[in-house]
Amino acid sequence: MENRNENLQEENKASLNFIEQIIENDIKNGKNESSVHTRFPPEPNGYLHIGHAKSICLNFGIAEKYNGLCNLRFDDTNPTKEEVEYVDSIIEDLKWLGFDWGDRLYFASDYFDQMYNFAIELIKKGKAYVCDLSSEETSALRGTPSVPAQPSPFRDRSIEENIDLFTRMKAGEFPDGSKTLRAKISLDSPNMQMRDPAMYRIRHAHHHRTGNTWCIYPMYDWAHGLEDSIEKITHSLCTLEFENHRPLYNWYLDESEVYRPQQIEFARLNLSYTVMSKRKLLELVQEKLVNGWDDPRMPTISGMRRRGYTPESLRAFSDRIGIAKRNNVIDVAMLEHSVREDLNKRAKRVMAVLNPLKVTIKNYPEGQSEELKAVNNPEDESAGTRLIPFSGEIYIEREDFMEDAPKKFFRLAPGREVRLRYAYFITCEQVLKDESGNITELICTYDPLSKGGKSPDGRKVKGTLHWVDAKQNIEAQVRIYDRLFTIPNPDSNEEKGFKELLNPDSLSIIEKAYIEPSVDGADALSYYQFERLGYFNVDKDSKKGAMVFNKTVGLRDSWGKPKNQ
RNA sequence: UGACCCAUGGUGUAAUUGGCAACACGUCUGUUUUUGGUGCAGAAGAGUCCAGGUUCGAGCCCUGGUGGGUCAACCA
Repeated sequence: MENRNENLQEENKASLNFIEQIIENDIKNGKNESSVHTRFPPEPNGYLHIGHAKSICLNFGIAEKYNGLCNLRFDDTNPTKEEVEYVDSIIEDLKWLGFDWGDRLYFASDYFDQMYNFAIELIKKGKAYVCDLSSEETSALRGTPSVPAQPSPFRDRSIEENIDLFTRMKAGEFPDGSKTLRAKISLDSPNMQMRDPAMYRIRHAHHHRTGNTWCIYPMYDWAHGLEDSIEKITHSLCTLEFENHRPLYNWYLDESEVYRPQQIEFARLNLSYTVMSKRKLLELVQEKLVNGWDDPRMPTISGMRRRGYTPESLRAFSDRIGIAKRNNVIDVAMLEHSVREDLNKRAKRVMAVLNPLKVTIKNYPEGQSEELKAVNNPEDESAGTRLIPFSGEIYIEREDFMEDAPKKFFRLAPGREVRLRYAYFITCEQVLKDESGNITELICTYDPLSKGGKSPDGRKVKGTLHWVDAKQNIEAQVRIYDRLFTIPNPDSNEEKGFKELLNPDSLSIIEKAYIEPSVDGADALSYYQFERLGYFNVDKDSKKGAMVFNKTVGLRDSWGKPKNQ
């Protein structure tokens, strides 16, 4: 025990976020017998997104750091919005992220009986009543923060009548919306959450786990605290919008006379150039503004996975952004940095030409070809080498040639010499054009002595270009993604709704890119660096002979976009 | 309008019982380089929303403003 605490102090000397400070203090004071037990409680009504990843890393991370446990618990209290598809996707995403909840997979719906019994107890204490008001009527009587509520005409029903009515609600005697069970707390609390909130509503709906056994379903506030209590959660971490609910969370648990975990709120993640609410993401999916939940432009875990993000990079990102209570918008550049950092160490390098320009090397022996050795990953010697086919006809990137090139343009131009990576030095001798003046082909010469990219006489070239052999290559589809929205904060724009701010150029498809043959048949999700272009991964639509790649993120580029210079 | 919460370089997060603000991303420089990538070295950029107060000393404590967020679903 003492050892553990000392170790903690050692490794955390740097700094603790405010939640860790609270927890370390609790451990020191022996609260909950100095144990830590957290939970990640998603509602299965949509796919997980990068904001959830922050919460997941927090909850599982805290548990791991303090030698505790973290449960996975589905908060499935609303059958009209929840589906097994979402349960499955959430589990898949969590596993992919690399988290483990052992055998502690729970569902709020497993506690429905216990919740019901606690509700009966509350009624018996005179702390809850059945109300016949419609939601509109209830709302009309609720008042405002400065105006007290009008009491419901049913507020003072007898305990016997309440029990009878609630029992019959459960038995299915009443139609949807006709009655609720309400907590009897306050009519004039300045905290609106405390003005006799609903505990149960009637929904004759099929639940994905309990089927038709229930027709009354608990509200979040009533259910969530009990779930935490039943599971003996020590620290119940949630986002800021639940701050006003904490008194209610405490009230329910205290009135039920059960163990009360500590709710702590932190700020949710916002990312620039995207939206982070399940409702908005659902709209994008349903209105087919994107191609499903796992569209690589989506900030969903599944979208980012398909895009080529690694679990490690997402976890590193979560660590980097920190935990606090202040509203934030994280620069998407931070996320991009996290993937580049990870992929730089791991991605196999490969050459691909996305926007091809034919180059004919006129002094290369006609009809001949050869294989040249290339390094798979300069950051990782163990990745080895491979052979790439080369001949007198190749493609280079159109952007790598400029007819009237400025001095700082370190690439190919008439009369200039560059290196073809792992191949030879070539010099541009002639530019071929069609009738309308478009460049169609370059005629170059090569220096046979520069094989492998080294010049025997020690002469230097400024530029090194990637290339692909014109005959021995594969043709692949490459999908290029840009930010989904045109402004940094589409969530809170006053003039336009978020859907009006979608970037029309967020997806562009290159039908025929040329790539060196080694990538043919690679598994879905395999990640590569296309040299000098960026990181790309194999899409699930990919097949041997018909490969499809997604651009994860470009390389940092201090030259910028040459076409704009 | 009432309650609750928040306020530190462009962005995000630190500053351990109050001791002249640190780290990451971004930006810029130089250097290395067969990726205008990576690595390495370095720089600029805030005096901590404002006004008072306590103190030898305040980003940290107190008071009052200002600005922002959340809540007034039978959603979570």
